[in-house]
Amino acid sequence: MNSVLFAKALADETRQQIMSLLCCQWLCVTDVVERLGNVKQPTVSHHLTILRDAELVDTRREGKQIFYTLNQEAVAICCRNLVQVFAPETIEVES
Amino acid sequence: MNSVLFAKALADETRQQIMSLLCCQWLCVTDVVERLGNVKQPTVSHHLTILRDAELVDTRREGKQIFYTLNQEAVAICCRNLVQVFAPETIEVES
DNA sequence: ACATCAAATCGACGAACTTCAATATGAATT
DNA sequence: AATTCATATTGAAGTTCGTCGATTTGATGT
Repeated sequence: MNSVLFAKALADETRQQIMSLLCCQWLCVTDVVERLGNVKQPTVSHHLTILRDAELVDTRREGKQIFYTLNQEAVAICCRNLVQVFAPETIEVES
Repeated sequence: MNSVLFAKALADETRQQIMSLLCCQWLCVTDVVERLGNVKQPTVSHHLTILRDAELVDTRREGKQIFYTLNQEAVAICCRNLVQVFAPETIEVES
């Protein structure tokens, strides 16, 4: 995945809070709105769209609700990529 | 380091190009301007300030010139932190 | 002191981003 | 089909960001 797109997705406090909430659990939009407390539904929806476009969240529909969860594997891959590009000398060789 | 600040520092194409240039070598501002080709000196200076505030570059003065290089260790630490926070389940345990 | 060169700062402009009220869409229930 | 509930979209306001011309700062050499 594009490193700039990944960084932009992470480049907002609220979005990182949402990512924390969605790490290791599925929540619907309303749940996220409730837990953040100070952010309105359209704003949360907007942030989720950005995370979705960056392919950092998985979604699942259940009735009227749509559940989101963080795609940890995608995050890990992007971070590994950043290290390879911007911190190659910190990688230790094996064998 | 603050994860949002780190992400913001990476959230720009030009800045990532500069980071690539400064990876594994020291360059002065003029060098960076020349190699980018399409970005003016004040802009490069501005980007370097942002990278410096995020503590992602080291600097060294030599006469009138100031040399910059990427702090790979800092990048690696930030990436490791991101994985711990947003991709904990991808970390394999080692007794 | 003065000239020169490298880098930083200032001020301005347009583009992109965050936020939200209002509204629309779409699924489930009656 | 009308209502209800969850989510998405729209449009607008305010803010931040990227860029650059002009200027300043600061170090070196004459």
